[in-house]
Amino acid sequence: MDYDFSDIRAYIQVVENGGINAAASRLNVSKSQLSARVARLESELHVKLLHRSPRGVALTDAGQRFYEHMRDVLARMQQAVDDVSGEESGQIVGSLRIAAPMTFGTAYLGPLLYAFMREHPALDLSLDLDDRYVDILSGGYDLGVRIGRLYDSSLMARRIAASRRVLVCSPEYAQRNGVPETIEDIRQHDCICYGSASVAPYWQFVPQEEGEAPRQIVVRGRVHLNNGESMRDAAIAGLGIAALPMFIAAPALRDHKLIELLPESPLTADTIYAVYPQTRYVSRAVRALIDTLVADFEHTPPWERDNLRGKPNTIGSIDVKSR
Amino acid sequence: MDYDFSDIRAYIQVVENGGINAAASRLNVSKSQLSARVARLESELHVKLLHRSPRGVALTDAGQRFYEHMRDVLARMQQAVDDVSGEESGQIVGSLRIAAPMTFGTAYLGPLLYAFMREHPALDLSLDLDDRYVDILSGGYDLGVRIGRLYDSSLMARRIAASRRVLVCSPEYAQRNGVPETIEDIRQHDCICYGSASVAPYWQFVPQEEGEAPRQIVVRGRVHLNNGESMRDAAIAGLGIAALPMFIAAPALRDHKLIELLPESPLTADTIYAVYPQTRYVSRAVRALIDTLVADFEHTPPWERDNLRGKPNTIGSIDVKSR
DNA sequence: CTTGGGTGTTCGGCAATCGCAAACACCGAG
DNA sequence: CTCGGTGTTTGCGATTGCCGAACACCCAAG
Repeated sequence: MDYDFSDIRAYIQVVENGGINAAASRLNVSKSQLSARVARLESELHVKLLHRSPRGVALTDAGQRFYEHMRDVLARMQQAVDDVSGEESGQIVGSLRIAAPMTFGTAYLGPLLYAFMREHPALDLSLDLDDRYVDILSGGYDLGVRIGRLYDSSLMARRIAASRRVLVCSPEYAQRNGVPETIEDIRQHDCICYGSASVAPYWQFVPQEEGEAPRQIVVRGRVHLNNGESMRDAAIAGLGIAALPMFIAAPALRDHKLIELLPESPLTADTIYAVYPQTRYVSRAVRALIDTLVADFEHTPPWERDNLRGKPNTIGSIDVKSR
Repeated sequence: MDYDFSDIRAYIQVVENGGINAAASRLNVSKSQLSARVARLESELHVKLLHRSPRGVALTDAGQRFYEHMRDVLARMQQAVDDVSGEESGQIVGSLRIAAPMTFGTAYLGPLLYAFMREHPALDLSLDLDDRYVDILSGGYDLGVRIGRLYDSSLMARRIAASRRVLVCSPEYAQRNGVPETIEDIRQHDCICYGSASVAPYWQFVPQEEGEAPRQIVVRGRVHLNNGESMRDAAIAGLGIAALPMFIAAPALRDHKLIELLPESPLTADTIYAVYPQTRYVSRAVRALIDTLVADFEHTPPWERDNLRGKPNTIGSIDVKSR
């Protein structure tokens, strides 16, 4: 286990620069040194790592694997250093790769992240927004945001907020078609559904009494979309009633482009989670960011903070029952 | 990122030997060297790792974490070296930590492992036998054996064998109480059940016709045990009918201490899996061992081989030559 | 067929670095 | 107060690492 780590670093540089000469000039060291280092490393490992030819070097199979292994080790080492350094000053150093759904990411996670980064100037951050399912582990992410159910037991999860969902339609639609007075009335309406048309769409409401099973109704979907913002736009366009997460619907509600229906019969809420790989050591950056997320979102998330709750849902001449 | 790795190794040695002096004498280097190395490391990390006093050294908080991180890194590095070295000669070097259930482990896994180790002399191995659920990930295992259902989605799994189960009782019991002619008849008998008495025990048989649901019967349990070998012994003692994995029942069947009942109505079979953590690189040792397991067990596992239905509890010898 | 420019490898000599041992500073137990 | 145990500092010696030039090699272009 007593390999000269400089040899390993030299090898990595040779690989990444595609040759001994290139690496030597880039690092301002002599090529003889690099040549010797790689040779020594090979003799210690009893494996040829590079095929040498006058045309350059090519990785052997073992060389390729060893290189990738060592990239891993180096990254792991960097984590260790990050974790430990800046300990005294309390500042957080390192890097953070985050995956989150589009809408939530742009609207709410982003702003919070930028504030977080201002607080921690030595922290690098990369945010990947994608509505598809992303594999946190194999994607090499440090943190992910999941809305709804958790499928992946191999991740740690922390609840960061409830995502209340609301029934909405456009004022124009309400004027034209009337509004449902009861849950059952919804069956008479066109609904904007999430997902493909092949699965029967149903909406689920919180039970009237504590302990009862949630009430479900199967709705008739004219439009099926797999994107929350598209659903919101379809609702604004008057295509029907949609069940939208509050964090998507909130701005449109505030601008009276959408109105809330059946507010006394709330839909069951989703939960928003922060998920992260279960490793022996969770970096201080991840811990701190999760804490910030929870602190900001747990009780009253920003999309619930608007002043739209108190306003009468009165649009034009139509009085839509509120309460 | 360009820390002198010797400094880190020195630090680790100091920590593990509990002091600079002790480490120095154990490594046959001067204490001045160690002192300087640790000091330099600290200055590079901008963190105090050790509290020095004339009474010895004590780890700071950061020092503790850094030490543990580096243990991790070193282990990871050793894996890399193991993976790559011995590549040419085809031999496998490294170490392997395995977890498996008691009975399966002693009777069938053990013998195979010892043969495997003879094939790979440069391989270290540790086998933990435990019937309780062991967490492969947090336990730091490289490989585990699971029988029945898989609960942990964070592990990779490979099917290594079917575990046929059989209904058995002692000849004496059969003489005394008669034998069931149909599945329904079982209800008239005393049964030896797995698990606690609080859950209704049921046995499940493969359906008569392809595509049907399995037939289940709830049995009456006089004896409840949570260990396969105890169940076998109880059955031998004539306490009733038991549903046992073939790999437990086989020797007793061969010695006519148990007889098989309703052989034309087989119980649904379990599956035996090899499970291992999903890391970017699965070590060659793990891959090779799984391949060996599959090769030996997949088609006709030893407990289904007539000539081996004797004494699988005698470790070693027999099974080895049958390879 | 020759030659030039690009590989990576080898060699000799210089010197910086590393490492040791001894001396030093410190503190608590006896 | 002294002794025995820490870890730290210092000065000197030489091993080690390093560089640059010369070398060997091969392909491609002329």
